[in-house]
Amino acid sequence: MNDLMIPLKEDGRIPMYRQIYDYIKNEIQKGKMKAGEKLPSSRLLAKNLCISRSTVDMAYDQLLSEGYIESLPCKGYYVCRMEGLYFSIEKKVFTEKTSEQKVSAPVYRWDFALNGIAPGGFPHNIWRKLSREVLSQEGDRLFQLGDPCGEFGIRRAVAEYLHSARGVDCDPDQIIIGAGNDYLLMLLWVILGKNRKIAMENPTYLSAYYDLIHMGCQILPVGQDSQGIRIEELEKTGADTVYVMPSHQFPMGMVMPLARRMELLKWAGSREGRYIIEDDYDSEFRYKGQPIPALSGFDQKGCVIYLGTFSKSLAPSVRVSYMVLPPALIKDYLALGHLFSVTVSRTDQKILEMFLGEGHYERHLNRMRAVYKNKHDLMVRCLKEMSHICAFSGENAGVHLVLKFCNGLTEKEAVRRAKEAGIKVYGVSEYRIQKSEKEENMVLLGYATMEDKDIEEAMKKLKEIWEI
Amino acid sequence: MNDLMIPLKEDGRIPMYRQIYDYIKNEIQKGKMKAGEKLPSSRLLAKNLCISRSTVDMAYDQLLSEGYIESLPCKGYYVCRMEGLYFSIEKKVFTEKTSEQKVSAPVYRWDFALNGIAPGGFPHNIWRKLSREVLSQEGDRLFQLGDPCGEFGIRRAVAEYLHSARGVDCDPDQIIIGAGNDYLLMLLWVILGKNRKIAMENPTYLSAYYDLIHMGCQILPVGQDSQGIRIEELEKTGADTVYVMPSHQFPMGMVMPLARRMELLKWAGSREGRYIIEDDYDSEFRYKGQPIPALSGFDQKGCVIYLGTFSKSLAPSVRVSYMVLPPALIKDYLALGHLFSVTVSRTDQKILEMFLGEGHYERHLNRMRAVYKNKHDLMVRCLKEMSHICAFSGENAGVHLVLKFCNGLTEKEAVRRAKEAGIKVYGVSEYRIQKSEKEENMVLLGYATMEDKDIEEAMKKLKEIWEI
DNA sequence: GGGTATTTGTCCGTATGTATG
DNA sequence: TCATACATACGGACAAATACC
Repeated sequence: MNDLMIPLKEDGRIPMYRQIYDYIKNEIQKGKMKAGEKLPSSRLLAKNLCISRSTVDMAYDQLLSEGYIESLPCKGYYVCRMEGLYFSIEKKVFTEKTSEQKVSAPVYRWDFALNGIAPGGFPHNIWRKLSREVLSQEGDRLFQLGDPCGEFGIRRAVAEYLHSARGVDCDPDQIIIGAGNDYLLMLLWVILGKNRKIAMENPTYLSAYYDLIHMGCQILPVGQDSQGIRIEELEKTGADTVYVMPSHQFPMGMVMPLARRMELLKWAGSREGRYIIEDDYDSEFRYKGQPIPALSGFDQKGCVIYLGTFSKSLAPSVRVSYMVLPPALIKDYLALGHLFSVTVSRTDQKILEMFLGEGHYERHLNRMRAVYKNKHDLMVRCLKEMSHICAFSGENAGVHLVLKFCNGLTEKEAVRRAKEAGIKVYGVSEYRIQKSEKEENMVLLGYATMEDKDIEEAMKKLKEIWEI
Repeated sequence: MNDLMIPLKEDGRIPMYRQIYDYIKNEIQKGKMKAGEKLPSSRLLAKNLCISRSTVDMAYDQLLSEGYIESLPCKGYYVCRMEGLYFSIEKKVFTEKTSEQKVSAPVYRWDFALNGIAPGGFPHNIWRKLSREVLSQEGDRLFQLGDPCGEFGIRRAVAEYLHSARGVDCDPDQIIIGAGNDYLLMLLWVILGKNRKIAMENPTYLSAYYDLIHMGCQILPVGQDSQGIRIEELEKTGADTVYVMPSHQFPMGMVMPLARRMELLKWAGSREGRYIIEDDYDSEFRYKGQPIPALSGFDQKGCVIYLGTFSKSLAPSVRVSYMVLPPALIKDYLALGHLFSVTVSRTDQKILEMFLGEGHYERHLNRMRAVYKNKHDLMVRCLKEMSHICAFSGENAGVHLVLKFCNGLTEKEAVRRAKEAGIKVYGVSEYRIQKSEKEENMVLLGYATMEDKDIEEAMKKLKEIWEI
C-alpha cells in the first residue's frame, strides 16, 4: 500500500492531518486496509502528497493513539487487528465532472511536448514560503507603482546571475523586466524603430517570428548549417538585425561554436546600427561539452541584445523574462519617457529576487539539470536501438531532440503513424518560416514533461510503428 | 578524501546539513574534489563532525539530486563529472545608484498624484490569505502553461462582474486577460490591423496615446464639450476607430450622458469596420447620480471594444487588465493562432478569480468608494471656499478633480506657485495631444493617495498662494 | 574458497524548534 | 495560548557489497 493517494483540500476548514487520519481510518474500517498491512512510511506519504512529514506524523500519531495502527520503530506502521467493533459508516463520494475539453482531448496517450517542465519540477514549498514572506514583510509598499524597468532588486539579481552563469557583463540599469518574451520583443521593436529588416534562422522559434510579423516587421529567413546560421547568407539578405539562439537553436538544437559566434559578432560590428538579438531561452540545460558564455559576453561594441526567461527554467506560468540592452538602446528606451509600465507584478518580482538571491535558483537549476539529464540519457539509449530507423541530433543541451529518418519515412507519415498510436510528435516543417520544396523527414521530441516510464513505453512503440 | 574537515557553525543561522552541502559543492566547483573521487561515508563524516548520520544524509541527498555526486549502494558516494554550467567564482556586486529623480524629488511635501491608491487601501490580509490558499491548493497544476486568453475561471468571474456591475453582456470567451492596458492596447493594435486611423479625445490619457503612437498608429485628436467627444468633429476626421472614456474622461472628468453615447454608437454602426475602444478605467468610483451602463452594454452591432483594469481599483502593482472583444474580433484574434501567451501569472489570475468569486471585490469597492467619497467631499468643501479663485468640475466620479481658474491665473503660474509651496499639481496641458494656442488655465488634483489631513493642509496653502 | 564481520547506502520512526494565525 | 504545519536533526534496523579470516 505505497500508492496511497489521499485527496487533500486545503481550504482551511479541515486540517490536513485530520483529512489523512479520516481517510486512513475509513479505509481500515471499510476493510480495504487489512490487519498487518504496512502503511506507507511517513516520508513516502509526505512526498506523494507534497506536504511535510510532520503533518503525516500527526495523522499517524492519532491513529496510533486510537489503536488503529501500531508502530514498529525502524520498520514502519502496521494496521492493527480491530476486533469486536462493528462499523457501518458509508461516506458519500463526490466525483468531479470531466470538463468538455478533457472529453474531446484524449487522442494522445503520450505527448513529446516541446514546452512545459518536468512533473514535480517546480520548487513549490520554497516558492510558497517566499511568497508568504514577501506578502507579510513588504506590506503596502509593494502595491504602489514600481520601477517601469522592473524593481532594482530583481534587476541586480539577474545581472549577478548573468555574470556568473552566462558570462554576460552588464549593469542592472541595462536590464528590462517584462511578462514574457513576446512582450519584450514587442517592446524591442518599438525601441529599435519600425524600419528594421530582421533576419531569422530557418526553421526558428515560431512565436518570436509571428510576434515580429504581426508587428509589421520584415523578416528575412536565413539557412543554417551544423554550426548555426550561415553568415554569408545573412550578409546577402541585407538585414540590419538578426535574431539567433546560439546556445541551443530551436528547433534544430545545434550549439553555435565559438568561431561562428565571433563571425556573427564581426558581422554586427562591421556596420553602424547592426544588432544581434540573442535568445538564450534554455541555455540552463547542458549535459556535455564545454560551457560557452553567451554571445553577449563577447560583445565589445554594444550590438548584442540579450533575451532570457524564467518561463523555461522555472515554469511556463512564471511569466517573467528579461532583456539586456546595450547602453545606446537603453538610452533610447528611457527617452521614450517610461511610457510602458512594467508588466510583472511587484510581488512576483520580489519573490524571484529572493529566489535568485538566496541561491534557490542555482540549486533548482542543478536539480533540474540532473532530472533532465536522466531523461535525456534515457532518450538517447532508446534512440540508439532505433539507429536503423533514424539518426538524432540536438543532444547535449535543452530538453528536446531532433530525429532524422534514414529509412525513407517522411515527417508527415511519421507524425501520422505516431498519432494513430496515441503519441504526439512534432514535425520540423511546422517551424519553417520558408517552406522547403522537398519532403521533410525530421521530427522533434520534447522529453521535459514525460515521466521516465512513459518515455520508455512511447519510444518502444515508436520503434515498432516507424519500422519500414 | 576521508579527512574532510568541515568548519561547522552551530549558531542556528545556517542549518548544519546546508553548511555541509555548501562546503562540498564549493570544493567540487573549485576543482578540489575531482570527478570520480570518493566521498567519506555518511557514518564516517558524521563521526568526524560529531553529528548525526541523517544530517550528513540530508546534505548528500541534496548534492545527489543536484547531480554533484552519485550514489553506489553499499559502496559509497562519488563525485560526478560536472559539466554544463559556466562558473565564474568571483561575484560581482552591484549597488543601486541613487536615481537622479530621488535626489531631486523631495521638493514636494504634498503630491496630488493622478495615479496610485489610498494608503492602506489595499486589502492585504485577504490577498495574502488567498495567495496562500492558491499556492497550497493548486499545487503543480498552476505552474504549467495556461490558457492564452487567461484562465477560464477569471474570465468567467470578470464576465459576471461586468454583467452585474457594468451592464456589459459578454461571454467569458470574448475576454482576454493581459498585464496592463498598455499591453492590451498593443495586442488590440495587432488584432485591428495596422492601417487604422484612431481618433482620441483631446486632452486624453497620455499613456494610451503614446502606446499607439509608438506602434506607428495615426492618431487624430478630437475636441470635446461638456458631454464628451464631439461627434461631428469625429466624423470629419475620417477616423475609423475612436478611443474614449465615457464613464469618466481622463483628464477632464466629464461623464458622457446617454444621448451622446447613443450618437457615438450610431457613428460606429453607420459604417462597416468602425470600432469604439471604451476605456472604463475608473468607472468603479461614482458618488452621485444614476449609474450609466458601459457603452458596451448598448452595443448591438458588435463595434465596441471594452477595456477594464484592476490596476486602478485594486492597486497599481496588480497588473491585470481585461479586454472584451466583439465576436468578430475574437475570431480574428484566435485566427492569429494563439501567438501571444498570457502575460499574467496563473497564481495572480487564480487569486483574482477567488477575490471576485467570493465577493471580496465587491466589498473592497464599497469600502474604497466610501473612502474616496470622503476625500472627494473634503476636496469639494475646500474648493467651495476658493470659488473666487477657481471653478471645478469632474466631480461625482473618479479620484481627481479639474480646476479652472477664474481669477486670471494661468496653469503655468499655478503649477509654479504650488511647487514653491511644496505641492505638486498637474497642468492639463501636459495631457493634450494637440497643444492649444491660448494660455491654459486648468490644473488637475488627484486625491486618492492623499491623507485627509494632508488634503486640508495643502488645500489651505493653495488657497493662499493662488490668491491674486 | 566459503563463512563472517564490517562497511555502506537506504529507509524507518522520533523529537525538537519555529513560524503563523 | 493553542492548533497547525514545516524544517531540522537524531539514531536504529536492514540488505547488499566488501574485506578478512
